Amino acid sequence: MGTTQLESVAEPKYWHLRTVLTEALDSEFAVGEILPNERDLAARFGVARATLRQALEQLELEGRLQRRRGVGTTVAPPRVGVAVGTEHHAWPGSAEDAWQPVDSVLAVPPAAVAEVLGTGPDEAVHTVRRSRTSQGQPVAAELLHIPRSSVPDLSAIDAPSGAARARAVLREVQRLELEGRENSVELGSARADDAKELDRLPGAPVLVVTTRFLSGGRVAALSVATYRADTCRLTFGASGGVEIHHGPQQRAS
Amino acid sequence: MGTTQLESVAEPKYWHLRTVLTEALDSEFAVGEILPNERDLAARFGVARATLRQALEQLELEGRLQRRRGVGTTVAPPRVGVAVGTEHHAWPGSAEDAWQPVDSVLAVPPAAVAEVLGTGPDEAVHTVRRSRTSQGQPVAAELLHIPRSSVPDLSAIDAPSGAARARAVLREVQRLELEGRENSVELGSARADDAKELDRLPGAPVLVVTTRFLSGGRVAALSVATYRADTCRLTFGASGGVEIHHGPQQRAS
DNA sequence: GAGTGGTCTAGACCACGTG
DNA sequence: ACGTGGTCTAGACCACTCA
Repeated sequence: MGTTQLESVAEPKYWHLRTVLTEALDSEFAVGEILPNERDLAARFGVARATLRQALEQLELEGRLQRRRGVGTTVAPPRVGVAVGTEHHAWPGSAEDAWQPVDSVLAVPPAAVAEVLGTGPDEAVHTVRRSRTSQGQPVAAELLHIPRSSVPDLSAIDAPSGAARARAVLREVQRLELEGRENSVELGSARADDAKELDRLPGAPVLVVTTRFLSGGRVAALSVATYRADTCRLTFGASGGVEIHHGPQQRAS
Repeated sequence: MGTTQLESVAEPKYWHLRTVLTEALDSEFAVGEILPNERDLAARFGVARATLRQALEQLELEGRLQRRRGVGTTVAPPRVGVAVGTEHHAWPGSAEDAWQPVDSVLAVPPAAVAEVLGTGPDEAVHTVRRSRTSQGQPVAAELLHIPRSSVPDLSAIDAPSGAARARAVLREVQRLELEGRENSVELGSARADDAKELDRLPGAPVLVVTTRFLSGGRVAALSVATYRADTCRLTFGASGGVEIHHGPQQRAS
């Protein structure tokens, strides 16, 4: 024996709580059901509220719970699958699924964006704001950066801003030949403006999808889209030519 | 005046702290540098340690900081780009980049996995464990589930387990014709075993990449890979036929 | 053993949604 | 007005790393 190892080697309370609650959610609760409030739950499990909250936080991160201030904690539905890089094999705005243009302005992008686009550090680019909903809920907010050189014919445009201008910019960009796209996904936290659009608090976890649109051997546009990490599962199309049907979203409980 | 609105409408302290620290990291700290300890930092900013920790947690989530118990908090390097769905346009184990087979056992998978594979609820499948490192650091742990029906000729195998057996299974699966793959990405938290392999604490945020391998009109294998969310940026190949060279990973600071 | 981050407590007050 | 989750405090102790 020597090191007699107890089964749990001092598992943190919040982690054990998470496990217990997960099992309870699987077996005893229906989607949408309201849980007891945090103070009651904490008392029931004999822990401080902060500890209970740590467990709930985990479960919300995993998409099992949804918490809303002033309302309560409810059991979340399974994550919704959101297609990325498939719905528009072409330029943004083409077949026009998913994304809703909000507005467009001419602005100097962050340094990181400018570097990818190859524009000068003080050079303004078209910045199209779009939003995406799924099943009535907002799931993503996007900033689409397009250098002026990508849309040279966009000079005499009537709308100074707003959705009309956004659509005009998207219309112009479609005239370019799209050679390819590159996606990357990373974890981030929602900034204040994104958070508001996604109906979350600042700092909420988001999946940041960065897409480079390639045309003429260079990056003709750059999209930075932030998806709600708690409610979304991003799906990427098959890399082969075969498209597969696999029924509605399901998840074994 | 009526509702005289101050500029910050009561921004939470931890969020403001996060902003201040972000700027400090951008301008005054080098990668790898050690920050003052949490108690000192909290005192310096005039907040409780818990509040300071909330800000640090955010920054760690965003990949800006790295915290290690007993050691300290250091400035993290930029996230490393990790190719997904490109390094093996073929079956796992083919060109053999990235993934290291660890072992393989015959076990009954979780219900959710069984459902996708179309196997019975008590049917055992080959479960290959693999790990992936990048720049000397572990970045991902994978469980590759392969129904016995996908590798029918794998009966008289010598190795009962271990890396040798894992390689044998991967060798067999390559004989199938790969028709396509489907990836999905979602946020999760590391379970105890994954956490240990990734050198993180249980509950650490991870990006869960689920890949369906399609052959013969059905799912011939299912991979569930968990990537460290703090250190990884997942990259997906261009969906067009064009492959683009874009130099080594870079990010504007 | 000294110093670090990780966990936990028992309170308090605030912001928000709903009746 | 009330009940909810969100923020914040000032402590305590634990687990880990390293000299």
